Amino acid sequence: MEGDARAALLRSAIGHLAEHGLGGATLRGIAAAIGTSHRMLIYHFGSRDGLVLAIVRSVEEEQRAALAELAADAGASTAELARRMWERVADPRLHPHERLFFELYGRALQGDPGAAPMLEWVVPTWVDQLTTLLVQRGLPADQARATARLGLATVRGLLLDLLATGDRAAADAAHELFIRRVT
Amino acid sequence: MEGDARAALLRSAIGHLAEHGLGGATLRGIAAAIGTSHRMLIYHFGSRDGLVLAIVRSVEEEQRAALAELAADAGASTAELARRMWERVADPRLHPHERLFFELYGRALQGDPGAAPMLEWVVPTWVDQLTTLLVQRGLPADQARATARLGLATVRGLLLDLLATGDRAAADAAHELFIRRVT
DNA sequence: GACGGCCTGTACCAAGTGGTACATTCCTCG
DNA sequence: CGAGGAATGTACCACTTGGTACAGGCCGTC
Repeated sequence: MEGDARAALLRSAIGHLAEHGLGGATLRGIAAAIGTSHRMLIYHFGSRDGLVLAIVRSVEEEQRAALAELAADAGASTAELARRMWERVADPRLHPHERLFFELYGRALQGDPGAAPMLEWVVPTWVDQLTTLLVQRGLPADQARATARLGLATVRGLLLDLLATGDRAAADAAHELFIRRVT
Repeated sequence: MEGDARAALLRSAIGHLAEHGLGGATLRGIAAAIGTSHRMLIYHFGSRDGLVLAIVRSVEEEQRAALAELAADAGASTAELARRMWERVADPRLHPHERLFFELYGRALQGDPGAAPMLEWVVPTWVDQLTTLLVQRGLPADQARATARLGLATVRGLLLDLLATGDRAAADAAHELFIRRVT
């Protein structure tokens, strides 16, 4: 296999950075934490930005997989779909990854060379896919698109809330209100 | 006046960091960009984290002011209120500040010592204030709270979308949909 | 066994980094 | 004027950073 060691390294690095933040992390710090040397990170990822880029790519793949899984629920109603999406995303086990996601998002918005590429897919991938799902459920195309965009924004906004406050009940209530009003 | 030079320095620093990102910024880099020496930043803010903390505090004040201004529109309907809030926030002139806000938010979620304190106010300040406004407009307390939370999340989520895509029309449409369905 | 990819450890480097010590200027108040 | 504190400049420091050079180790193929 080709990128075997590399893939394992990447997974470990993401695991560590999800818990400790990419912020002030140094190659040496990361390497020590995951049991390798900073030399290896440079070897496999070329540079620090290369590592960040690899992480961003991995996050993208993860999201694409989640999206595909969502699409597989062909029989579910719109409300069920929304509820399932929220439940998945509100799961505390995913919080570290999500924190990392938002940290990357923030850096991407500021032009960080490693993170910036994600701006091209963070929104459209989801909006396109959700739009398709909504059209399948009978919504006219333009309304489906606006609804998809609104739903994505809501989930992300509420997740931001949840990650900051930890108040799951409140976030759930707000999301339930969204489902009742919008779907 | 006491913190006169300090306040001016802080304003300049925020202006610069909003455009260039706090990410890889160094004290020397910031200082050079705003026409001072890194020595001065240390003098006035104690340390790099002290500077970040001062920025976070300043962002908090800004948001409190915006919130107060919103509350001043006592006569407006809920829909008008929501529309006004979105229009203010979607103004491109605020985008640099907002990018900085989200970068700080992301770092705060990861435990950055300078940014972390903002987690205590990013959500509750707004939710409390918006809840009050909604109660004034006749909503029962618990429903007002959920609606406030949902509205805040929506605005932030859509802003995240807008900052990433730049697609103002799409974001506007989604927000308009929100207003029709939720208010 | 010799070769040739991959992978990895050691040692090193120049270029910064945040932070400090000390001297100096500036401004205000008596 | 003169004293004294706030503000600023210069020079420095120890340390860390990302990145590189080089020498090997491992391991399957001929």
